Amino acid sequence: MARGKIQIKRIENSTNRQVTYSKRRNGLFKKANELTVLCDARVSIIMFSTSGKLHEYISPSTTTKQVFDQYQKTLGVDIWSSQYEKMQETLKKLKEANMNLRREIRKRMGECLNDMSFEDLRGLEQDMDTALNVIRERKNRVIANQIVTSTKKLRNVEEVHRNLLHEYEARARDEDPHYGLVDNEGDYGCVIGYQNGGQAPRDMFALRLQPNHPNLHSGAGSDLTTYSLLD
Amino acid sequence: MARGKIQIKRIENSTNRQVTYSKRRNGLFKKANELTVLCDARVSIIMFSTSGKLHEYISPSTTTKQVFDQYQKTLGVDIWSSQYEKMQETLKKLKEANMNLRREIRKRMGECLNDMSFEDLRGLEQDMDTALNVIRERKNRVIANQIVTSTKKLRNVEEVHRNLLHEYEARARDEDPHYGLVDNEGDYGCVIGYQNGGQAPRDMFALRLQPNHPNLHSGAGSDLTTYSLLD
DNA sequence: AACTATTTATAAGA
DNA sequence: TTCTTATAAATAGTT
Repeated sequence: MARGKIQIKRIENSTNRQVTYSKRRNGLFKKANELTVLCDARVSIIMFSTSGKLHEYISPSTTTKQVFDQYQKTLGVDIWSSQYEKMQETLKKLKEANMNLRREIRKRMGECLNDMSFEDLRGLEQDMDTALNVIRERKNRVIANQIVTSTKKLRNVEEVHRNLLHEYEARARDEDPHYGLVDNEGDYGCVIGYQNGGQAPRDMFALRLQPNHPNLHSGAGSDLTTYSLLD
Repeated sequence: MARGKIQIKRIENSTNRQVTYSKRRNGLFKKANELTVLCDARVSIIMFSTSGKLHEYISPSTTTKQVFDQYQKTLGVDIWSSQYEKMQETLKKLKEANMNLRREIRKRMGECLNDMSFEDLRGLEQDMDTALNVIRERKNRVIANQIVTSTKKLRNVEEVHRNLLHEYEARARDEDPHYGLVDNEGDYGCVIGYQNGGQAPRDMFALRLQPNHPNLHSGAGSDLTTYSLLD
């Protein structure tokens, strides 16, 4: 528009094109800003150069997001609807599935039975009866395995104790034969250290059955196969 | 910019403002288009007038959605991320809740019991035992109410039948006293029309207990209160 | 919407 | 890139 008229067609010289892009971009943004001020309008300009570089003008009073949102709102249809809709659909389905699951659980807890027919109720009853038997069996197996585990541990301790006792007696005999007939009432200062070998197993077993014993507690959460290995 | 310089500030005269908006908008779009052609660029202009009217320019080679998408991509962060993230968060939570609900149900069906402690199993067993009793009770009440309903209906039918019979006998007596002693074995062509008054009730009751009888079926789905009204 | 005096934008050159 | 400047284009005020 100066020093000679130009044709409005692609500028082939790359440098020229770049320069013109820069100059005209400034001009465009200036005009946009004047329009914003003079006419109290909101303008959003987004442009990409050939090389993919982004330049943006947005009226001071607003944001690009606001303009986008209002653009969609004005056009009536969300141009991102396909992406959004999919998500919304999934969300809806999940909520529904969730609700059904909750209702199922409530039924199995004896609530919300009003809308069930006799046949449904009978089916549910049989289902739950079967499940209850499975649970009872499982419960019994778990407690039985706990007892077995405890007994095993106890036997190990007993054996350790007996071995220590024998060793002690053997040594006592070697050092001083007169002490060979000493009975079991002494405190041997052994690691476990209970008072009399005969009573200890049952005492210890009782102790081990206390629910706040750490070993037992962690044992309760493990799988059956773990216990099986002990047998 | 002609016939006198103007200050770049809001045009107070509404008509002038409107005219200027229109003129400059055209100018802006023309410049945008020149830029598009000359520099091989992509330009999107969206503008709203004071009155909220939307005007848009988009380079011929592209679409507004493409520009928006590339805008987001170029900026690296999705400007709708907050909404998107919220949705995604909700989705995740729902999925998790769903999984937990399913596991809960599976436990109540006697599956997936391996990771449960003795205490948990005992709690579940008691829960289910209680629920099972509630369900049994409910089942029994439903069937009891069905029986009551059937009995009521039966009695009504019996009464109608008796009344018809009396009426018939009365009429027979009136018309011809010799027929007054006729017994109940005749077919009276009554609406219900079973053969002998004494046996019919139990037969009918048995018939009514067939699960494919329409009345009974609809009755099974209704609430207890419905039955209560019949007592 | 058309006109036009003037301002503004800008192409080409430095 | 930026500055300069001759000239094209845009447009404010008017008709």
